[in-house]
Amino acid sequence: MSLDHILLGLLREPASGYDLKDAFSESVAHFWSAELSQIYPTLKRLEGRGLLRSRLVPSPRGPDRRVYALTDEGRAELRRWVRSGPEVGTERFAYLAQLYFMDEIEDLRETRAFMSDLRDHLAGRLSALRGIEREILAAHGDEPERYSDAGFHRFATLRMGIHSLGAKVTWCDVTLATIDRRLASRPVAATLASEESQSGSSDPQ
Amino acid sequence: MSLDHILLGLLREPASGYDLKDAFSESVAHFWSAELSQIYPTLKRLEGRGLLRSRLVPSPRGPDRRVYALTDEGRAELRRWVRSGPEVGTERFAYLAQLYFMDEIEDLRETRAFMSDLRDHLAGRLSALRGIEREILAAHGDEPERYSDAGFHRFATLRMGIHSLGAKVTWCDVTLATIDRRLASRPVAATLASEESQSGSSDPQ
DNA sequence: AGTAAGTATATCAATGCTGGCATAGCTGAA
DNA sequence: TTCAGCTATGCCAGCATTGATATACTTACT
Repeated sequence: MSLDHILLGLLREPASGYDLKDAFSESVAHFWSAELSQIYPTLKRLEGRGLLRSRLVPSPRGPDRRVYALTDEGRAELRRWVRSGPEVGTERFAYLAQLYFMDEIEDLRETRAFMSDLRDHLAGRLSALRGIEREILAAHGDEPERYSDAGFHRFATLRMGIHSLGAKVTWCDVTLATIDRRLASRPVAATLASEESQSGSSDPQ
Repeated sequence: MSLDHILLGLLREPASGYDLKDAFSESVAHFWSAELSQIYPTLKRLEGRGLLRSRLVPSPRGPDRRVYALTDEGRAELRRWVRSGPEVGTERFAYLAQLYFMDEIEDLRETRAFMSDLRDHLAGRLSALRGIEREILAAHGDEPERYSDAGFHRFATLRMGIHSLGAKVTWCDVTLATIDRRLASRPVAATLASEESQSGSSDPQ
């Protein structure tokens, strides 16, 4: 039910569904995302439960906007949620599943290419977050203990992304180095025979 | 569609739905999870698509087991998937959303308690993974470049969990330290007046 | 004999989420 | 003028995921 609560949080400032889509990209993108086709029905449901209230507002460009605002019940529910203790669901990494089963492909150079792609992708995301961090530090100083409450909480979530992505990039590098050592010890495309002679002695399964 | 492919991967050894539930806990739990009520219909669908084949096998204890095995098409699909490049979906962290909106609660001591809970939880998961790592190192040596292909790939995914969780625990510690400095500079329950006098000058929003 | 616990498959309702599609107005460039 | 692109809401099919529930057989303890 997290999307419900994220919408309640974002709606501390009144906004339309369309606005909220943009709010996702700008503020919470590094820990949540949602499509318009999910946002609209969720807003409707939250209004049905009395947590939001909406009104139609004529738009300067385009059709009327349905602008949602938090009700007292909505604010109470948001406060209840943030106080209910950390929600730690199962993390899901499809790319780890791919890597896990990649022993199916006999050629380790494919694993290498995979890890290299992954490294590039993660490093790109990391440098985007670091860019946002630089902007915040430039605008508000490098002492987050002095930020406003909202600023401090936002900065903290950003730092989690940076820590986590940094560790993943490091992991890619370590793994790539290990792969290169493996490749060096069986230089060319290994024959089936040499594969089997190596796997007998040290199989961690 | 990742669950489809994870089941294909696990079914390189024939197994029943019930077996697969256990296989999840034992091998891929740190990057994916699934309930029986999701596994059964997915297996049926994969059989319908010709990627799996099943047969009923009498069980020594309990009712008959429907044991699934990979078909040639299933194996081809698995290989296609692992080669299709890293699938990097949006990561979702409900607890970061809670933290992001926790400025709604005026008392930073609640944020502190939240982060402390989170730290405990993550540290627990980390030490579980480190335990598995120790077992592997003890059984197969500390040179993963010498492991079998399957062992190497499995070890790599485990290491990613350890890197990532380690970074998150560090982030919790850094954030807790920053919170303590914030609390030290406004020692007791801050009045509304002092809250407002601090937030005007350095609001990163 | 009864009952708890484990093995095993299966269905249902409810919600989550994506991608495609429809509708419709407005703006600016070719 | 036409067409692309943006603003804006909304529906739908289909799959993902969870939690609850039903059925039924076996073993082991009471």
